[in-house]
Amino acid sequence: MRTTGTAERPGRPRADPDRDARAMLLAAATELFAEHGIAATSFSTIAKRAGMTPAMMHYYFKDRDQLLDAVARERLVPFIAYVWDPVEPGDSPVDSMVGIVRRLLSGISQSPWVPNTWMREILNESGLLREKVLRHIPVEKVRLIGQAIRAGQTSGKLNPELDPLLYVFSAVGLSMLHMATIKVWGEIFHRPSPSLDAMQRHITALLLDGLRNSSPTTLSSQRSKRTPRRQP
Amino acid sequence: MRTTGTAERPGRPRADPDRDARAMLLAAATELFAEHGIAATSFSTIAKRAGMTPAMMHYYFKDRDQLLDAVARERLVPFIAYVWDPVEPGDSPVDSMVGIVRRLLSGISQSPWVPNTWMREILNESGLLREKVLRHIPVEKVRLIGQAIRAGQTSGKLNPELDPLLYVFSAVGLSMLHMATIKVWGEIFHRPSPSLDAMQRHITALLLDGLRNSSPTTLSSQRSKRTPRRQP
Amino acid sequence: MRTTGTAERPGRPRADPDRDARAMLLAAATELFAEHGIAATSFSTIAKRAGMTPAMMHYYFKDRDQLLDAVARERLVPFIAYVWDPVEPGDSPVDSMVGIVRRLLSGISQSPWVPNTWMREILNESGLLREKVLRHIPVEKVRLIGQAIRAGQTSGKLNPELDPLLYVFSAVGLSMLHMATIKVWGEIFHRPSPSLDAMQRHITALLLDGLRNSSPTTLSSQRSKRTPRRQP
Amino acid sequence: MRTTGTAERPGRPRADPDRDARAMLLAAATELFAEHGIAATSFSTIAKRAGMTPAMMHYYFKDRDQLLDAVARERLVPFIAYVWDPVEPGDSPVDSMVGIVRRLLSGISQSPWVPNTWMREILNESGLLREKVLRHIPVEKVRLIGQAIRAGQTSGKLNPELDPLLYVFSAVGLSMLHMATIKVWGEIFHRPSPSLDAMQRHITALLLDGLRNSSPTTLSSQRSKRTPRRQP
DNA sequence: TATGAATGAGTCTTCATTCAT
DNA sequence: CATGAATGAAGACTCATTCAT
Repeated sequence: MRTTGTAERPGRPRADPDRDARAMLLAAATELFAEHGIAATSFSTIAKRAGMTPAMMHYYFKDRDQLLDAVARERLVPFIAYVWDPVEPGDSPVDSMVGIVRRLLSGISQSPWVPNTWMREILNESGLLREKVLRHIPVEKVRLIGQAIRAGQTSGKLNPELDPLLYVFSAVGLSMLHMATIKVWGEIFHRPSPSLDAMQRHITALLLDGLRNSSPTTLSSQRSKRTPRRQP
Repeated sequence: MRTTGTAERPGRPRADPDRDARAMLLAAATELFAEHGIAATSFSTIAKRAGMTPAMMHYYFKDRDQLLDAVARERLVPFIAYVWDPVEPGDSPVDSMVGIVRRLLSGISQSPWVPNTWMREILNESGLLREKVLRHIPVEKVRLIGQAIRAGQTSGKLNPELDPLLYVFSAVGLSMLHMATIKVWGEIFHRPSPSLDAMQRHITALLLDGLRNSSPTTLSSQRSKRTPRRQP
Repeated sequence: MRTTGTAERPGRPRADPDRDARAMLLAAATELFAEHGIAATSFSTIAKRAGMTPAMMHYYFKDRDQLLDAVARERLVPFIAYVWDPVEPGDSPVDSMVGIVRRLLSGISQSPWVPNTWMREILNESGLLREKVLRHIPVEKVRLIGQAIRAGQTSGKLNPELDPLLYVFSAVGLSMLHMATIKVWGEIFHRPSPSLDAMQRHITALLLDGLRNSSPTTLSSQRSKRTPRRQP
Repeated sequence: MRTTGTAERPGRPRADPDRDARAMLLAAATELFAEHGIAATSFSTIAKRAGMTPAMMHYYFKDRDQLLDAVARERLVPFIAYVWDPVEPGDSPVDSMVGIVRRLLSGISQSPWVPNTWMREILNESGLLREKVLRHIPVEKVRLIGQAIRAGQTSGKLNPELDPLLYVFSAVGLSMLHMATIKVWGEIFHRPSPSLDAMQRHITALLLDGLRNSSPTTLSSQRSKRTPRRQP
């Protein structure tokens, strides 16, 4: 089933001496993958958006599979590293989560195509990037956070009703989800979409204190504790 | 880019006297749309999974757009109604949210294709079902819940850091997200995926009390308050 | 190459107790054949215009070839007879031609689909009705008129530059042509299309006297000499 | 209704180094359009006749509509120009008509597909080239000839029974018609089809002097007065 | 007499890919 | 480096036709 909606914006990048052809094609690819999904994005569509010919796609990426490799290796793996590398075993789960969410949001605001692609092509059972990306998820770190949460639950400091592993999932997912739907926001409620800051405040509040907790400790102390390294 | 991965499971339904041809095609369509996305699912793939010929798709649905109409009108709109119809203006926001999440999970467990399609084709900016479905979201009810939350925040009973409108979004999204990734679960952590009950407990705990609350009120009182009508 | 232009006028005949289903289908067929050509007219298009289902076409005409047989036998052969039957060997060529033209125009004004179909499907080398209709042309009568013209040329009464056989062709063709293009007329010159009478006067004047003859004998004496039998 | 009759002559041009692929496809298209009509001619039929694949049609012409554009712009508009460009306002109507007919016949003898396509796809109300070609007809020149004829009628030199505008139509139409039916000729009367010269003599004689005028002035003086420019 | 279901073949079109230049 | 030409395969969709009812 071929999509007809949302035609390509023609004549956009065309020529940017600072970014070479390959990088521009990769950028066009990630954008289009996020917009329409990988399976629905053709080589010629990507080339057109980058102002080049479909043959150039084959020149730089050989074929579909190697293009996906490039997207995974050169774009998604660094994204994961940016988010997870600063997480350290000794950190409190609350600090870890706050940091992860913060870096997720800032990373996504620089690479807005990530959430859609993440949900569609990685989380999804038939996602076309699953195999290539899933193995780069720092499972061990997730597990450690889970253990820390479990310890907190046992000692009565953290909500015992939560599933520790699911919780990390929830945190990452909630961040992706809200960033993915930021554009939709206005269309549904005819209200300007929330700022990045408002989003971060909302997500962290929800993750840490939920709806019913009326006296949450302020987070200001945790903010910007560690300067994230420059995102690639 | 044409996907060749994840081939069709051949020889499945073939003939089921209880469900007519059209219903079987629609079922095959919703499943495949969830697996590969609408744009990547061809008429012949759908027909093949239902054990019929591609021409039958055109016979029953005329063309792509009318197939999407059918999916929206006959499957998604009823789903939305099932989740939202029982919500009543007077309910407390906590009760409303608990009910919504409960019906979401039970609805999805009957129609497992919903979350993927929801996130890909409705929330997504270029989703192919956006226009057809978005207008059936009960915006007014969402707004009322938002107002009730705001009132609770003002009176000091609810977490003032939350964005009331975003909160409803978060709740629905979190439910969809977790149900969508249930299958992925095992593959990442080599742990059986959580049961529906565990999922519901986790999500409700997160939404209501967050991570830090160590003594959440038990939810047992709210459970099964209202019997949801039979889902279509 | 499937035509998309000039959609069907929907909901036209629907039900006319005076004309049975078969006649209505035949009428729809002749109209559509004239508009789009036989090869470009599908069974279902014909059925739709007549307010029936494509299956009825098969019921009444079995298949494409037998539909064409019906059009030829029941519509075109009678048309030819109407035009040519009154022609009698003894008539002067001028009288014959005037009569033929008169009957052609009146016949066409009752069956406006004839000229297009005639030129497209009969005169045309690949016309789909050629074989079925061509053999019903009264070649002998044409030849006799040719001989009469030749005699007139020899005796110095008729224009010797004309090819007698071609002349009959020219006369019939000119009539068909002008009637076929009557609808186009206004679109090109932004002038109302000529009346049937004006058309007949022009064509007869051209055929008999050409452009340069400044003092043509009036035709009033020849008009309506023989009452044409009722056209089927 | 899909035509199966008159199959393609296989293995014809195949490779002609002098004409490039695009020109050969265009030639095949114009031929087939004349034979079967545009709506009944498929891309693959055209490609097959030119010894190429249907995909090449899309490579060179993108889609059906742009193929028609090419036929109109690159073939029919030049044809019209060839016929009408030499017509000059000051010329006598007789000279103009004689010249137009001469160029029509010579043009058609080089592009034998023109008459059929002209009558089917341009004059016809539902013709697929109407819009694209009609606006290139030199209406003003036609109007001027009409006025010159009207003047001749008033001054008693030209046949007053003729409709001046219709007359130009008749002349062009008669030429097209006879050239279109040249191939049919033999099949009906079992006589060799007339030569181009005989045709021109007949048509001019008919247009200028009609049937009854027995002493037409000879045309020899007007012949080849102006050398027509090379037809594209 | 009439119709809904069903299908194989064919049409237009797009695509990934190859290759010569 | 870069591109134009070329093609086989596949996708959406239409159609003539058959058949059971």
